[in-house]
This record gives sequence, structure tokens and C-alpha cells, in this order.
Amino acid sequence: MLVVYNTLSNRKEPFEPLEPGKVRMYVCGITVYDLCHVGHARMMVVFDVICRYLRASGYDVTYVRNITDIDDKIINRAAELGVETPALTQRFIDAMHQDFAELGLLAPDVEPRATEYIARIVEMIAVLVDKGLAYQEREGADVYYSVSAFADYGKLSGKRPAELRAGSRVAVDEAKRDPLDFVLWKAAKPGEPQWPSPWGAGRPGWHIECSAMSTALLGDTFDIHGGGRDLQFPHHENEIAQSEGCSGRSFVRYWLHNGFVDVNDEKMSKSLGNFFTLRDVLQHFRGEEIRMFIVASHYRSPLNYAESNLAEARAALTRLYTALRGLGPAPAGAPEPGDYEARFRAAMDDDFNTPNALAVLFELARDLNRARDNDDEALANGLGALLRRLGAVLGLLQREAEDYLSGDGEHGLASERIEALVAERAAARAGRDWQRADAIRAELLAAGVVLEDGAGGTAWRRK
RNA sequence: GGCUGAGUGGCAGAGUGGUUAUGCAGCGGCCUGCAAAGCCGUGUACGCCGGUUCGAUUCCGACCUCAGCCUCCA
Repeated sequence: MLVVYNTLSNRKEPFEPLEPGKVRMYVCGITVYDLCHVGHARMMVVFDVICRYLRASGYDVTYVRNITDIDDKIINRAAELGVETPALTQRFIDAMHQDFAELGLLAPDVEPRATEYIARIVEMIAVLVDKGLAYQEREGADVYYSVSAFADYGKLSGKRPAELRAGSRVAVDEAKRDPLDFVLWKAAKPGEPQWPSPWGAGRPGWHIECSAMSTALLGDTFDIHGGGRDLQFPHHENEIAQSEGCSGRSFVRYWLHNGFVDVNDEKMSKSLGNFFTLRDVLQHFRGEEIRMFIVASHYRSPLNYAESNLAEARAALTRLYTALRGLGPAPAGAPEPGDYEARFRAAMDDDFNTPNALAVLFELARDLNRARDNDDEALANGLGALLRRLGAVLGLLQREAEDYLSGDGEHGLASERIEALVAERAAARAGRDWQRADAIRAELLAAGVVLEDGAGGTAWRRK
């Protein structure tokens, strides 16, 4: 049985979706004013794996991941670059989709954009105003949520309004009654993107966008809401206040928050300037290697970004692909070997423990290698098929092993050149010219190509 | 200051009241022309101090250190 850590209760809970067999899941996506960084990649991979596992467990999952395409940062960036906001956001949405494809992310079932939900946003704010949960102090002012009017405020983050006020660094102005009140509708400034509303022309605040998109697509109550740890407060706390304030119903059953990517034990973030864009990293490592790096630690733990750690992920992935090399199809009708699948599931059932699930894959790979050493081809093929099938749940091992190991001819020597040298060396070896054979091997090694002489000839791979 | 969470072997990283995580690196062996890959073997690791216990890295308490949130942030 699946158990998930719910931030709402700060403990692991048995997972029981609202409707048996069906999971409705919403994940806060990207604000598209720049390229995605490794922190974004982690969140995306984490929830991608969660979605894959839920589906592999038989759930019919509706996965919604939004795009925030209207926001202060977007407006500022567009002004900076002298372009219209739609042009800016489209550019970064395209870049994001390219990056995500490299990571092998499943497309969400729906990818709503905030600007497509303005009517719904206005509708929700109107309800909140009617219920006395929101106010506009005077005509033309911003519309605020009245935190003190929502009794449950703080239930997700464990923060108490009184304490928040005491430590508040936010000034109250004439339009805002309480430092904790947050903006629902921002009055338009000249030249900024704006939409009409009962409170004057303006645009939505950040928090209301997610409330509007998630409930419009998944209903007043849904199963899983995910995002980075930093969104827990205030973003998700505010979403609860808005959504529950509006519907009068419970909003989300399970809140899941992933840990950060750190650099030198500090959070990777735009504001600290210590971030690496996904594009930067993809220059040196493939998407699947980045994914391996991410799933090798638990989603709630901090993940330290370092090239050496990515190199380890590559080495680990190479081991698995090496095991898969040269296998045939699984024997038809043969029972699945070992208890690997059960152990894999047990790991994943425990709050998506991907490191333990990976450990099972490595044991499986060892067993496979053993079977090959024992010339038990049927068993090796069966284990190989299982390894691929379980790997798919983590979004790994779906390529041809030979393609992965040959490095896709991405850099260094061309594959044809390597093949030619390997052939030349084979001839030298046949003539017992070890000196020549070793010289070729050394030359290739210097070029990052490793040779492996096996019974069926010489295989090569890029380091 | 308030609220979360973390400190595990050379590195990365799970987990557990008493017994093998796993991967990388290292060492010995098998295999190999030699390698590589693979296989076999190999590591008295759990921040500090107390407490509970027959027994604690694992539970409890204090302490130290670190990170996150409390302002935009995945």
C-alpha cells in the first residue's frame, strides 16, 4: 500500500484518493521569464516520477501543471528587453518544453496558462469579496485577501498569524489592512498588460492563479498538490485560504513538497545568483544522467549540485546500460524472475523512495550479469526486460543500450572512425601483434573511448 | 526570535532497536595475450553528552553545527 508524506500533517499517511482508482494531481509550474535551472529540473523530475509510479500502480492520473505567464517578473523582464510580454513568455515556454523533453518528462494532461483563466480568477475573487474574505479599500486600489477572516490560515505551514505579524517585514499601506493580507488583483499601471474587472482594470496576483487553474480543471477538492518546499509558505497556504474560502470545501488531500537543489550547501536560486541553467548542464550531461542524479536521492532531501555527483550518476547509469547490452527479447510466457518487482514496489510505496528502488535495479543488474556469465540466455533476457520495465517507472533505461553507451556520436571521434580503428586492432590481434593492438586501444582511450574485448568481438563505449 | 528539516563508512546516498542498503572509488581473486567489462571476496559508518533498554546509529532529553521558510523563488 502506498504511503505518502503529507506536509499538511507532517507525517506519512496511507494514500487514498478521493475517487478510487483515480488521482487528480496539480503541480505548480514555471514562471516563464527566464531559462529553467537545475532546481526546476528536480521538481519536474520528482513529480514526473510520482505520476509515472501512480500510473504504474494502476491509477488513472490526471496531471495538471500550470504555466505562470503573467507576473511582476515577467513584466519587468519584458520591459528590460523591450518586448511585449506574450513574446517573452512564448520564448521561454518554448525553451522550457525543449529542456523538459531532454529530461524525458511526460507531458502533463493539461498545461494551463494563467492568462487563459482570467475570467475564472475574477469570478473567484468576486466570491471572496462577497463572503467578506477579500476587500478593496477604495476604488482603483489593489484587492486583498483578508487573512484574519480565514480561521484556518497557517494550517499547512504551521505558522500562526499573530507570530507572522510580529516578525513581519511587510509594510501596511492605506490599501492594505493587515501585513499578512496578500494581493488578489493588482490595479493596472499604464502600459502593463491588463484585463477588465469589477475592481477596475488590472491583473491577477500570483496566488489566485493557481487556485483558479487547479480547481477549474480538477474540482474543488483534489488529491495531490505538489511543488518546491519554498512554495509551502506563503504560496500554498494562500491557495488554501483562497480555494477553501471560495468553495467552503476542503481543497487538497495530500500536499507534497520536494527538497531543494543546493550548491555548496546553499539553496540554488535566482536571487542568490548561484544557479545553473538546465541548458548549461545539458552541455556536459545528458537528460537521462541528470534524471539519474535526481532520483538517486529521496525527493524530500536536499540534493547537492556538483559535477562530481553528476559524473557518479553517469557511472551508475553506465553500469545499468552495460548490463542491458546485447540482450534479446524476454522469453514468451516465462514467469517474471525473482522478487525484484515486489521489492521495487515496496520501495516506491514508501513515500516514493527512489534510492531504494534504484538499489533493487542494481541488484537486478547484478543478477542479470551473473546469468550472462552462466550462459543462461533466457534468464538474462527475462531480467533485462524486467529491468527496462521497472526503469521506465523512473523514466530511465528506455533507450537502446548501444546508443547510450556509444554516446550518440555527440562529441569526440566519429563512430565510423572508431569502428575503423577497432577493425584495424582486430586484425592486429588476429596476427598477435599486441603492440599495435594496444597502441590503438591507448589512442582510443585518450579520445575517451573504452574498448571491451568479449567472446563475440570488441565492444566500445564513450566514457 | 517563531516554524520546519538535517548531521551515516574515502565520496554520494537509503535505512534500521540486535543480522548485507545501493552506486562510485580502493584492495585481493577469477576471467583476459594484457586490459576493460563482468563475477566472487573485502569496510568494527552512523555530530556531541546524558537517559530508557539485556542491547541504540535507530527511541527520549539537552547541546553543537548546518540548511530552508517567515519578502520574490521549484
